[in-house]
Amino acid sequence: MNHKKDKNTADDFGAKIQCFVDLCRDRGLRVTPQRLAIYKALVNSDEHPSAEMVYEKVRGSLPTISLDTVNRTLLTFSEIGAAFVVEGSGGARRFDAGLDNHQHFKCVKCNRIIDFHHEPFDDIELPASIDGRFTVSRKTVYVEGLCELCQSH
Amino acid sequence: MNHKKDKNTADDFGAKIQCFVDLCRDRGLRVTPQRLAIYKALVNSDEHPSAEMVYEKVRGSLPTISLDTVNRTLLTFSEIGAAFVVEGSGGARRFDAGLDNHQHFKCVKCNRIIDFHHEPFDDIELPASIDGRFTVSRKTVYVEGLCELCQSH
DNA sequence: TGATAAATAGGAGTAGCTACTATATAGGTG
DNA sequence: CACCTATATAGTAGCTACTCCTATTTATCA
Ligand SMILES: [Mn+2]
Ligand SMILES: [Mn+2]
Ligand SMILES: [Zn+2]
Ligand SMILES: [Zn+2]
Repeated sequence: MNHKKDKNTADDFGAKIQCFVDLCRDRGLRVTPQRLAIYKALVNSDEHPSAEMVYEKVRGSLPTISLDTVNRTLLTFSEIGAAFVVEGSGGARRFDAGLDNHQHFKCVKCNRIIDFHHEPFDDIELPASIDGRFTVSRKTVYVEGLCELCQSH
Repeated sequence: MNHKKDKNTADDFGAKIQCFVDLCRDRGLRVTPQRLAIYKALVNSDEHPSAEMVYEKVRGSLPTISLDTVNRTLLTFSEIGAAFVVEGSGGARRFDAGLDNHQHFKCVKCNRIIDFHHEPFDDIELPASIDGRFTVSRKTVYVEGLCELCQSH
């Protein structure tokens, strides 16, 4: 085991939580046990979970939490910039607390969402016909297909 | 009125219908009045309609058609390549029979989907980590924000 | 240590599909 | 051209993923 890496990972986690708490305070949002638990569950997941998936995790520590609270809270996180809704159509909304520049590949069969990073996609230049006319809040490259597991029938 | 343009438009429409009929025959799909009416409604629309929107249009000529048939049929069109589902999350699936290279801007407030075309986006080169590992069936630039009507509060 | 505005739990309501089954029909066959 | 049959459709029931409502609880502040 690499103790250094473990420690850094733990530190990163602590830093993210602190950052999240500060962000809530800045925006005048109360730091509730529900919000903390939901944020921790989201940060600890790399599968871009749906509200339902987060709900199942969080019920471990907060057995009486409601699915509505999880849904509402995840949307609040997107509004304050602590997370975002992953692009892509069909099925349940999927969330991501990974704010580093990256892109997604979505498998249309198993619905897995896989992170990748290709620098040329980090800052896409839009034509003036769009940039000048509309207020663009998000732009990314959208990629879907079959993952390596689903290709083999 | 420009008669030449009208005539060309009419010809284009006829050609598209013929093309669609041929495509159905190639794939061994029956050319039913429902399929024709749904395809015509989709081709005549530039608003990237949902199944519900197509349903309302088609009921004019086929009053007993069911919403399920419209839904199923639009998905069939995507499978045979006569149309596709527009990328983007939230709300109802939106369909497009415009097969020319183009991209979309989606307004997150009024849900309008606006076509644009920027040649550099037509053939996005994916990194080998994606192209080599997965079977990519679709890739495009995803752009969302507020349209000019929704910006002004 | 209250007061209070914000947040949550629980449940009902809704949109958008999706599955099921009896009926109808497109398109090939004789 | 009438018949046959696999395919497609209509009508309906069921389901998933939210979204709204209201009474109750609680984080924060004075
Ligand atoms: Mn991600
Ligand atoms: Mn389009
Ligand atoms: Zn897969
Ligand atoms: Zn708009």
